[in-house]
Formats: sequence, C-alpha cells, structure tokens
Amino acid sequence: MRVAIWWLRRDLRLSDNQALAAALASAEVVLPVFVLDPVLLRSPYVAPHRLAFLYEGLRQLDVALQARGSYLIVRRGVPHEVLADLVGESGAHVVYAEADYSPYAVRRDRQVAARVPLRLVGGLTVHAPETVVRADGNPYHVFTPFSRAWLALPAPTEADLLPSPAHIPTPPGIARVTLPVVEAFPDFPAGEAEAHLRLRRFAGASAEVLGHGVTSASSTDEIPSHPLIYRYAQLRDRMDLPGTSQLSPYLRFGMLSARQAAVVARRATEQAPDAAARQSAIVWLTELIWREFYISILAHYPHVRGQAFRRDLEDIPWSNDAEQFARWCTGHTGYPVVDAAMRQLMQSGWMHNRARMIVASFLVKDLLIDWRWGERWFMQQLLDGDPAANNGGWQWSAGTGTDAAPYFRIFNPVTQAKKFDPAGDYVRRWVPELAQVPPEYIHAPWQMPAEVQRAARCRIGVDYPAPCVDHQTARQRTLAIYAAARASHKHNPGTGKRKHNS
DNA sequence: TGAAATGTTGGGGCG
DNA sequence: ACGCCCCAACATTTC
Repeated sequence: MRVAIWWLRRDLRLSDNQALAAALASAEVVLPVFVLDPVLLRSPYVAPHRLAFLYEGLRQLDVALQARGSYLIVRRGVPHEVLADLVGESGAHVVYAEADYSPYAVRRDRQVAARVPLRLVGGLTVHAPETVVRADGNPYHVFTPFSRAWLALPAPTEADLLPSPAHIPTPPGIARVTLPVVEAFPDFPAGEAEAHLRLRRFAGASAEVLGHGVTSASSTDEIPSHPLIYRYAQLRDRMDLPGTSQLSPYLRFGMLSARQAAVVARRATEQAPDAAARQSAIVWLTELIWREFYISILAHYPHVRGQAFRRDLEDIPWSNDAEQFARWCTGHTGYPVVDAAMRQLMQSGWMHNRARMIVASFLVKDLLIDWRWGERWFMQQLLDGDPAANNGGWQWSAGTGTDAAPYFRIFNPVTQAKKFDPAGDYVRRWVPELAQVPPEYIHAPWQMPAEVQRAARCRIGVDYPAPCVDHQTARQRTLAIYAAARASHKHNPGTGKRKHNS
C-alpha cells in the first residue's frame, strides 16, 4: 500500500489544495501533517494572536478531516527530523507540500528535501514567482509591468478549482500532540468555512464558484445582491466603514487559496452590472496581484528582509527613540488617527490598509524610526502577518523598496484622517478618550479651546496626550535627512551594502 | 496608494 | 469705467 504525507504549512484548507490532491493521487493512504517548528515559535517575529488563529485553524481542519475519515497529525520539532520520523513510521514514499518562498521556508525545505522525498507544488500564489518575469528571465521591480505580465498569463477558471475531497483515507492511531489552547480574537474566527462565508458576503453571487460543500452557514440572507466588491473602489480607503473583504488572515494561512479569490474576482468583473462595478472588481483583483508582487520580490531578493532594497537609502541616521516607539506601538502619539489604528491592531489583530500606510509613514517619516522596528511590531501583532507583504509594505512606506513611494511623499496624519475618516467614527471607536470631541476637532484635538476640552471631557495632556511630535517640523527634518543620505551615497557609494545577495 | 509651496486665473469689493 | 487688491479655486512644481 502506497503512503503519501501531506505536509501542511500555510495551506490550511481542503478545497483547491494542490498538495493534498497530489498526495491523494499518488497513494492509497494520506497522512496530513502539521509541524510545530520551534524556530518559528521562538522567532522575534512571532505573534501570540497569530498563533492562536493558527491553532484554531488547525483544530477546525482536524474536525473537517475527521468528517472525511482522516485526522490531522500535529507534531512538535525540527521539520526535517519530524518528517524523517514519520516517513520511517509510515513507509511513506513521498511528501507533498505547497511551495513557500520566504527565506526561512526555502532553507527549511532544502533541509527537509535532503532527508525525505519532498515534492513542492503550487498554490500559495496564482502564478508561481518564477513564471512572472521579463522576457530575459529577470524579475520585475515595478508593480505595473509585473501586473501586466501577471494578467497576460492564462487566467485560472472555475474548472481549475479543485473540490474538497469527500474521503481521505488515513490509518488510525498515529501519534500526535494536542494543540495549546489560546484565546483568539472574536472578530476573526479561523477556518476555511469562515473564509468562504466572508468571500460570499464580499463578492455575492460571483463566489458561488466555491461550491457549497465547505460552508456550514450557507444562509442566503448573508449574500448581498449588490456586494461590496462592486463598491470597493470607492469604499476601500474609508477606515470608518467595513469597505474591505477582511480576508487577509485567511489568505495568509491558505484557508482560502489565492486561486479561489482570483477566480471569484474575475467572475465579478464579468458579472458586474456596470462599468464602475467592473472597475471595482478589478481594483480588488489588483490587491491580489500586489500580494503576489511582494511574494515575488522576497523570493527573488531575500536580502530585503533585513536591508533596504535601495542601497542609496540604507544608511539613514534614524533617531530610534525608544519612548517615541512605545507611544506609537500602544497608540499614544497624540495624533488620533495614528492612535486609533495602533489600538485597532493591538485589540483586534488587524488594521485597515489605509491606516497601515498612515501609521507607517508616521513612524518612519515623523518619528524617524527605522522601518524594521515597525515591520517587527506589525509581525508581532497582525493575524495576517506575512513576511513578504509586510516587508513590501514597510519598504514601500519608507521609500526604500522596489517601486516604493518617493522618499519625499510624507502623509499628513490630519489630512489623511479628514479624507478617509470624515466624521471621526473610526477614531471614536478605538480611542474612547476622544468619544465626545466635536467633529471639527476630532482629528486635531490639540486645537480645542480650553472650554471645549472641558465640555468634551478631554483635556489635552491629561485625558489624551498632546502630539508627541510636530508634523511640520518632523516633515522638514526627514526631507533633509533623506536628501542628505542620498547625496552622501552619491559621493561615497562604496559604504552602502550590497544590493543583491543571490 | 501625497503634501506643501508656488503660480495662475478670475470674480467681487472698493476707491 | 477703471485699476487695484484680496482671495478662493485651480494648476503646476517641488520636496
């Protein structure tokens, strides 16, 4: 009897899972295995809340597997040792896993492949990073041409989506450990069923291609007739409205495949009632392409995880003020929109993307703190924390990355807040001290006259902090420092660190 | 997937 | 009627 191991990493789903399908096709018996890797559990980038989300996802997967004659074998240890043991115990002839391109994943899989017959298959992305390259084989550094090349590749269709297997034969009695019980955030219940439900809510009828096998709560009243995906272009930047799909944690752990999301997005463009709706669906699809762009960047340039992609901006003299950093982390900067966003992150494990850009610009350009500090804090807090997307976003904000924002693009936290949280509802939701501040002062409460502060029960410097930095002054300081770093590199380019380390 | 500084235009108030 | 100023609104340039 032929035995295959299905090694799960960040593909916690049964539907559209190419590794699972390959394992089932190659053997009579399949062992679904998840390895609790001490390297990842002890990493400085680990997030307790993301682990809780992962554990809950694994428990849900175990339940789904048991309904199919199988179960999840969780083991703790170094992956190549654990998998070698399991191959020995079970006589498996092959291990299938979904390819992952982060630097650690590549090293780990190389070690595993040296010990067991490991086969990596696609699924993390719609198009594998090595297939979205220029004619000469070199990777893209700029999003727009990457996106064009991505869209020019054959688009997956409904017919490509693999169904959830009805039965997975697994021999009973294989030793496994139980997962730690950690309290998870209520806003993001883990699991494939929840991911599908969210996609249905967001994309409406276009999500029917997912099939109904996975979703337990298939109540049709949750399926809107004019779904958000058709208003996404107008609403996605609004921090005070639920204008996004909130699917990022699910994509992060593969509770939804990128291909499932892309097929739904494309169907939405086809089924859109008008040009504006169609454009909205394209904008959402473009977000999926951004995800694959950053996965591709990290795959081709693994050094970006530690260094600026642009060597001329590697040697910024950061202030790195620990007290300012602590204010930023906990949401006590005195800038309401920044504080609301940082508290949303700590309290829910998620942050609106517009807010991510605002707080990143604030940390780097206003507080002049190394973008790597922000990158690490985000990884420690975000349920969707992913090395590629997070690094890409931070280097974009810092102006140091591929196709990054120009260094002189500095967000004004008050202007951004007025545009994308016009009534201040987002701020009031996450910063209760400001609950009674009148709308005209909500984004710049330090401008409140004393009597208004008293009436709003919000004395600046007592109930809510005064701004920890003056934006105009900070902006001038950063413009000068970035310009000087660039000029210094121009005259003395040897001091910069290497650009590529392939 | 900015914002601020600077430039231009045109309407209205006013002497 | 005319020039002058102010300034909002918009456009362009610069960081």
